[in-house]
Amino acid sequence: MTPQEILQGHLAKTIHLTDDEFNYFFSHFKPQSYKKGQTIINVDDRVNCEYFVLKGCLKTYYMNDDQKMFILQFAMPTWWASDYNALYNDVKATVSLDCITDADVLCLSGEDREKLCKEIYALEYFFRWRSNRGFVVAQKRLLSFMNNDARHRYEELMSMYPQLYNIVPKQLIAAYLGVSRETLSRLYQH
Amino acid sequence: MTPQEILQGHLAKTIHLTDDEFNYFFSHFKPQSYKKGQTIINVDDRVNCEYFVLKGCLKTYYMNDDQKMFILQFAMPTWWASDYNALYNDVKATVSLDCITDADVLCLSGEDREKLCKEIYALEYFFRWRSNRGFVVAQKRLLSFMNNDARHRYEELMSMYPQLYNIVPKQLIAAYLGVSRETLSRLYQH
DNA sequence: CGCGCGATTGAGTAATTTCAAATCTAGTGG
DNA sequence: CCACTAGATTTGAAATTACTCAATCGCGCG
Repeated sequence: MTPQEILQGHLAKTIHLTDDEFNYFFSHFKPQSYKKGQTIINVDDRVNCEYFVLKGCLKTYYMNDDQKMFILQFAMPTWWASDYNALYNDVKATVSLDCITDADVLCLSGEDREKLCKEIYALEYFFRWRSNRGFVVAQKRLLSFMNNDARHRYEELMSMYPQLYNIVPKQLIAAYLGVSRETLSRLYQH
Repeated sequence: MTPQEILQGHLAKTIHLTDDEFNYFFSHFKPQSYKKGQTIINVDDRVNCEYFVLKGCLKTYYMNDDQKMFILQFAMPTWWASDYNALYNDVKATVSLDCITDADVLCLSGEDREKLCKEIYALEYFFRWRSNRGFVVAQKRLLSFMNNDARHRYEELMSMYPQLYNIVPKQLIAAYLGVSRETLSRLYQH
């Protein structure tokens, strides 16, 4: 699948665009390729873009003072990733974004997004819908955190995204679930 | 302050509307008053509205199979509350909304919100901005959950919303922090 | 072969939970 | 004004869970 087709298919789940509209939209994206381990957003960076994943797997994460990592999101193909706090509120990044595997992404700048939203109503709707979905997902994860123990959260994650098991080192899964890798290791041995 | 002034002041932080636009917007809200303890949204309800708080304090919460309560949000004046998953995805409510104190709210239906967003660009922008802010707040809370212990989360909440201490029973604070009330009780005695 | 990284295991420790009992408080009716 | 009650809060003690730290294991790669 071409980048266009991937983005097109993703949009089509929520809104309808004419071919002209879609091509215009697509023309604002900048394709970018990264190697495994490369950093896209660093703490204290100015954040100008959000990233639509075409191929590979990214992670957004926060590092505390003890260098302990907490993963906010694994971003797989057709997912969006950025430090949305930094991007929307024009402050420096507090979370980082980097590549778990080699990755191809499409970058969209904040200014272009705002411009496009003004020009094409369906896109404004799309981005509003996406924000809302993100909000709902974050709330669900919060609930799962409060309600379920680590084993339950692990099984939830694995049934939702089985691909992760092969792609992502176990210690990153632990950093997503909010447990130590030792605890995670003890979970799936009966 | 009148309901108009409260809503107006809230909007003005994000967007600018002419008086005519604002009055048109305001005309779609239905004022409603509730007594302490009254339920606004129940599990399995169809959710048609979101609620803008004018006075009082609401809570949105999830109840698990053991009847244990987890609070997603305390909604104070100028906050919005609903089951956004139910409202946006047109499914039945999984979280409940009720009144911690007597409360005055303004209701806006999902259809009216969509109509208004189409008619007035600034409102579409406002609601997108609000969703995004909600997303960022939920992510921050998630991080705080993973990174900080209960005492730290308690102090964070209290420094952010000191009013809560007087209005809200301690066990509800515990249900927000994700700890038992016994643990919370032990936190603030040195 | 041996290095290095990720994953596992063990043991002791810290934090939180549960359950039960005691205490406090606000509101009610006499 | 006081006694009473329901609900909220606190306390105690035992049990559970996850954490840390340290040591070991397993495997791919130069």
